Amino acid sequence: MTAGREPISRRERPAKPALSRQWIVDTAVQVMRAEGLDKVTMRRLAKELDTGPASLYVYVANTAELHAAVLDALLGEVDLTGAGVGDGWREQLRAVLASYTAVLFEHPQLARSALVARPSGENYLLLVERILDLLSRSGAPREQVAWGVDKLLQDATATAAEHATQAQDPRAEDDWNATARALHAVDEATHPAITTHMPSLIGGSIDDRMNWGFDVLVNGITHTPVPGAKG
Amino acid sequence: MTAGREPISRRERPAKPALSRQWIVDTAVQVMRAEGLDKVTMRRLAKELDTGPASLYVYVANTAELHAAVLDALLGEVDLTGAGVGDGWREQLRAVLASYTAVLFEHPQLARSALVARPSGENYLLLVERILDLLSRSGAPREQVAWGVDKLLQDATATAAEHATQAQDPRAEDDWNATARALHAVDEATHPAITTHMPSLIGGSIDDRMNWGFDVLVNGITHTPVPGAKG
DNA sequence: ACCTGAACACCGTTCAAGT
DNA sequence: ACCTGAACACCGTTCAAGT
Repeated sequence: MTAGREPISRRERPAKPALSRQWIVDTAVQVMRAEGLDKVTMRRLAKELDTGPASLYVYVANTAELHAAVLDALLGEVDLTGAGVGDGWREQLRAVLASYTAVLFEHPQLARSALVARPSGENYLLLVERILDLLSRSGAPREQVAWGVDKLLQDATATAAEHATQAQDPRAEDDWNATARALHAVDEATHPAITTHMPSLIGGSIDDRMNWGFDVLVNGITHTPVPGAKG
Repeated sequence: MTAGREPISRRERPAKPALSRQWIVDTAVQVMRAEGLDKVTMRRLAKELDTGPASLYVYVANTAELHAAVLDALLGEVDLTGAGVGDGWREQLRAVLASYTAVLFEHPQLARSALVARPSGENYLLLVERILDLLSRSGAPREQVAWGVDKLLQDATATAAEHATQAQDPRAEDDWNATARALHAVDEATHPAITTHMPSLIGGSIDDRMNWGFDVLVNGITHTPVPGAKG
């Protein structure tokens, strides 16, 4: 009530800064880091921003777009340098994709939305640029390199979406086990190929599988001509 | 009210058959075919089955499990024979995976859940068995074949999840366009590799890309040894 | 054992009305 | 132009109580 007190509330908290897309997305990232993507809802964000849900629709088209914006923000954490793994394009490419996967692993639910709602933000473009550059050093034809980038990102994203859920959600763990158990329980007479390949089918560490998957794609990409290519 | 009328109501409609997991899943498939997966909710299904949502939890652990069951039912539609494409394992494998992708294309939202909640039903096992059998005819080492099946299914599923959304949801179309536009709008000075690879980066028909993706994987799988393999 | 009413704790999105 | 209260039409899941 005294005169000298008046500015305090403006300083105590950010004091309801004007709404803006940037502010909404920043808040969304905070909420996601603290409580996961499924708490990043319009209503929850509105509460966080001290307004009603309807207000957010001035800046964000819908929940999916909001999640896409959060994803692009997270992509800023990917290490594009491929630091400390030597000069070879293959090693560097492996490192960049490993960093991308690691970031998605920490935010499982985001990997899912990455598969469906393709990102197109600044950080995504930088990632594509970097992968393109590294892969083109393989000397493969330009078309193969261009299409290959898509496959590499898709593979990394899908792997993250699959395995990341496992790591976090206890129910998903059971899910993998259910598949493994089902494969084990199979009748040799009706499913001979499964029986034959059994130990390998569910074996291998995640790292081994990821590295192998990377090599499979790189080898395939650099040796498989695009249909109708000049040669 | 007359005596002779009494059985009619039992015949007019299925007359509320006893609840069972099978009956719930069948109904879920129907609802999905008619209105899409996001109408397959516990509450909606309960209404359809003329009971309260709580009743369903006796047979189904949660919504995710319900969706997984629907997916396995749909997998029954995949053509495993690879009919009419010759005897080569490669052509047959391509046909089976194309059929798998086609089924998922018709039910976009299901492809998403397939990536996260691994199926383990009867139809899934038959699909794995068939792919395993075909791929092993390549003569590649057993470990590569075993791990390769996973990659082939993952690739097909991810492709379906990505592209299928495009086809149905008008918003997703914009999404692709947004990515395409972003790639076009890029500055040559800051993103030289994107500029260089530009026409190819977003070009190519879905079919060409899918076929190329298949060849990339098969070539990679058959030529890339699993880490620590005997030889 | 199986089933359920009712409740708890949420959602996304729109729209008319205000500033 | 920007913002919002209030409403519409939903969700998943649990639990105590019934048969």
